[in-house]
Amino acid sequence: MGRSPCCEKDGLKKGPWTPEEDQKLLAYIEQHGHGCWRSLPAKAGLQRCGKSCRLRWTNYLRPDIKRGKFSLQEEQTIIQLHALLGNRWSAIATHLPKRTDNEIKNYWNTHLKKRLAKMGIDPVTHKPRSDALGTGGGGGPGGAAGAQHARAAAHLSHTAQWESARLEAEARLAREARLRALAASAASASSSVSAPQPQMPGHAAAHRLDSPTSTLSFSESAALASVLQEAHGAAAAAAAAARAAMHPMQAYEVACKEQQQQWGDHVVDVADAGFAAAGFTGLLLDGSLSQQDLRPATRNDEDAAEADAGLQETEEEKNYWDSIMNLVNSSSLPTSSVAVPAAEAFPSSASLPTSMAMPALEAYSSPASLLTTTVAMPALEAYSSSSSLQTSVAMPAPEAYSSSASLSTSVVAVPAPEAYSPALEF
DNA sequence: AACGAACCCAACCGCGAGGCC
DNA sequence: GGGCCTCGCGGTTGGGTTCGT
Repeated sequence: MGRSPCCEKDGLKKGPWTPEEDQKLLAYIEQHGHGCWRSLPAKAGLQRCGKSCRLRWTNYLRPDIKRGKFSLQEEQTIIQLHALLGNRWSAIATHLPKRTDNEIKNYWNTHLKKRLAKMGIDPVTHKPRSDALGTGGGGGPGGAAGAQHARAAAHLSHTAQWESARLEAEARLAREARLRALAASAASASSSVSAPQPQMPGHAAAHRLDSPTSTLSFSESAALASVLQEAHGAAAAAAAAARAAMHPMQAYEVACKEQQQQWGDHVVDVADAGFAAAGFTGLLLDGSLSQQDLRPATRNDEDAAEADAGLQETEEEKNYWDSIMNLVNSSSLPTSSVAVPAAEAFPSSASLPTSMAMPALEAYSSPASLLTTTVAMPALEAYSSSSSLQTSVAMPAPEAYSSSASLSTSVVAVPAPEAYSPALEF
């Protein structure tokens, strides 16, 4: 029996990489790009398999990798994303700039998981261990509390699915938008480098659509910067490169401010919509989301303590989670997390199966359609007033989608480039 | 100072998805 | 349509380092 080797050829080196090997790999990729990994080792003069080269590059040699200790904010982001996405390290890494999935995975396994376990929180479910659903079935808190926990679990499951799908769609949209922007830029740069059009709809749209939680890869940001430099001059390229290198939270804040300037009053106040983040975080943290959490205001410490009262958590735990709460509520999470229709946006509150003000997953015809609905930005014209914005931003009501066919067309329902202010510069 | 235990993390492995022929 | 190939992902390993006794 035994495992078949990942590389059929004998004599290939395994184990730790030497500085000489690193240098060879770096030099080759800098000069030629990695191309086909399988053929790379021979071309680069390495006695390694392509897989090993790829791993070494992606996890260690890539120039856009940040090494060293994880910040508190990074830790909290990992915890939150893990609660949503589970062990999907690559997806989590998408939201942590300059960190590799392997690094995050290692950090989770060696630090965070243990810390959570030590605090009595199940690292898998992200819930207090003593808070197991239906504990004992008969004894204990009784039916009411059990039912409440069951509802909370349903909330969590539903919310996690919803948010997971949203994150995926957001990342996908951002990638596609960037690709479109690159393609459009390359085309316009090659055709009329000397006389770029004053308005660059492709750029503008792609830029505005860029996910607050997405990150440009090293090659993407470099390519984007170089293309922009050709098309729009060094200043614009520098600004774009700076934004590309920016932390997604910061980039999103900047994007929000820019959009606010362009759209004036027609901009949703993300702070007002903070209930979703607060409520969801609360849900993650104590699993006891109530109607109270739906109010627009951010949960304060007293409310948090009140909500957590039944959990018999230690002071240490509470402080830890409170710190997470504070960071989340003060914008550590991408504020796009609040891109959820308010309850009023739906025809009736009865259509909302849970107290969470978001459409039930079942409202969508399929998970795939959910992905596309998240992408479907309402046309700019739909924003007739700030109030309508507050209720419809980023996500039309599920009823708006009558079939998967209409969903597929709604994918292109991003604001038309012309809708952007003529004064818009990029 | 010496030794074993615990920890850390780079690297490996198998598997599945997607593209190509 | 099916086989092959490449790539990326998540789980796991094992060697080096740090910590505790």
